[in-house]
Amino acid sequence: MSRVQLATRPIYMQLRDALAERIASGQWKPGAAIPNEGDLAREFGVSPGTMRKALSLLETEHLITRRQGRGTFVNDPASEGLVDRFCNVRGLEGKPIVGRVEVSEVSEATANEMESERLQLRIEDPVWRIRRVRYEADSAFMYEEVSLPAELFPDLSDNPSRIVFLAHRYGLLLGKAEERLAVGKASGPAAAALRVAPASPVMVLDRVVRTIDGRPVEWRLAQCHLATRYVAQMH
Amino acid sequence: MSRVQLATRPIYMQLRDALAERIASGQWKPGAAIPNEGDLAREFGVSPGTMRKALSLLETEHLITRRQGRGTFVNDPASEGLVDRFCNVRGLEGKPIVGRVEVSEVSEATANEMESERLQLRIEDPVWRIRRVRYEADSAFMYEEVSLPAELFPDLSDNPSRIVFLAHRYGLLLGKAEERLAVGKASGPAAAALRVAPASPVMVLDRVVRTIDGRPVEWRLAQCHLATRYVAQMH
DNA sequence: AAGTGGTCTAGACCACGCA
DNA sequence: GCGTGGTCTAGACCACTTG
Repeated sequence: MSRVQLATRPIYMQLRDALAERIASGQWKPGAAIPNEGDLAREFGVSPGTMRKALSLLETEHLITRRQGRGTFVNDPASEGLVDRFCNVRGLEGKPIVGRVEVSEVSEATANEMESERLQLRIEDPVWRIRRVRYEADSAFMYEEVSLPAELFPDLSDNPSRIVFLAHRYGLLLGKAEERLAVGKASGPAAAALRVAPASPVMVLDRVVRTIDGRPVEWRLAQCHLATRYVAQMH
Repeated sequence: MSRVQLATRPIYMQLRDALAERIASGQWKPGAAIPNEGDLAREFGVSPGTMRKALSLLETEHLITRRQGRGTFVNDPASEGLVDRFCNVRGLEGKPIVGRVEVSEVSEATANEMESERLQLRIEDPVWRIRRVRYEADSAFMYEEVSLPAELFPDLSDNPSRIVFLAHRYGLLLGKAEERLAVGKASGPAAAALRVAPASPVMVLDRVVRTIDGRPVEWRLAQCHLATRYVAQMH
């Protein structure tokens, strides 16, 4: 047929973007089935094999789930297994420890050196800063300082939330995250929030979450008062 | 043509195993080019597309590298970027901190409860136990207790080494690893090796390395005296 | 210019889930 | 039995690398 790839970008990637846009925009709702491969291929005027490759890409990016004999479904970012995708602190059985999350402060500021480096912003670009504390069984175990590029999250202050829900609300599709861990000493605010002596040993978690395009959307610096029954899991 | 998949296992996976065997056995040496897609497809009596899928699988498993216009090459497990694939302790610039590795003890034993669970062995199955210390700039920063299934590593005692090299020597192809981290208190031997006070805060790294088939080949429990310039990186 | 992997096509049949 | 995704085929042309 026609439709040869003349531009540099492969067709299956253009298809991925087009399909991802339908999900991000809400045209295809979480949980719903999308048209089958053949119909999609005809609609976009490509061969089934090319459409299949685009769909496979979307599946590896956790945007859809394909099930033989049933169909292709849009993943719900709020579903079990995807909400806590970036939470590497686990119980000894391997299940994520999330706990109750309490936001203690939200403010708008301009990016400092650390934020501009981690979020790939210019110094002085506007950012949101959020302070949170996580409780497990009424005991604070994690103090978090979160920074978000304000440009991506207009009007955030009325309802800050966890990055997975924010991304969904603002039509951002999350991809991968990197996290670094170290043993450090509790900062003043962290020690106060966690009710431990200042400079107590804590686990420091430094995490950047990115969109599927690789753009940073969240930088989180957490201090964690780990009981031995909690561990951080990496793959 | 003929050659339809009658058995349950897809052809491209059987091809992957066949090609991986050639690498594991040393028939295809690290760094060398392997035949092109078309020739391989003809040799195995499959269509080019199927052979391509098998080769792509091998590439995602880090066994080969494909380069457009050049060819397909067997990865050297000792090459930069693959040796330290499982070392998650990094400097702040993101580069792995390996240090000088010194083996302090090798012994044969039978699996205890922990080992049988982590290595998926029966209690009392034979295991190798290795004690190692890692030095960076003449200062000990990590104490490791390593356990290996003895069945996979006959005659190990004369030359224990890091898992990447052992696997290559014994024809095992490494796949993924999981690692869990926690803040703990230094054990007696660890404190002695690291020259810190007993029960000092250390980072505990609990790692299982597996073959591409998913079989555990190494369990390592490390205690790490982390300077703030070292962190553990997870993805 | 020749050879390689990367992309794309237009079909086929198979295995699975469901009504 | 029907529709779905999973696998497989047998080619085509394109982009890249090297002689």
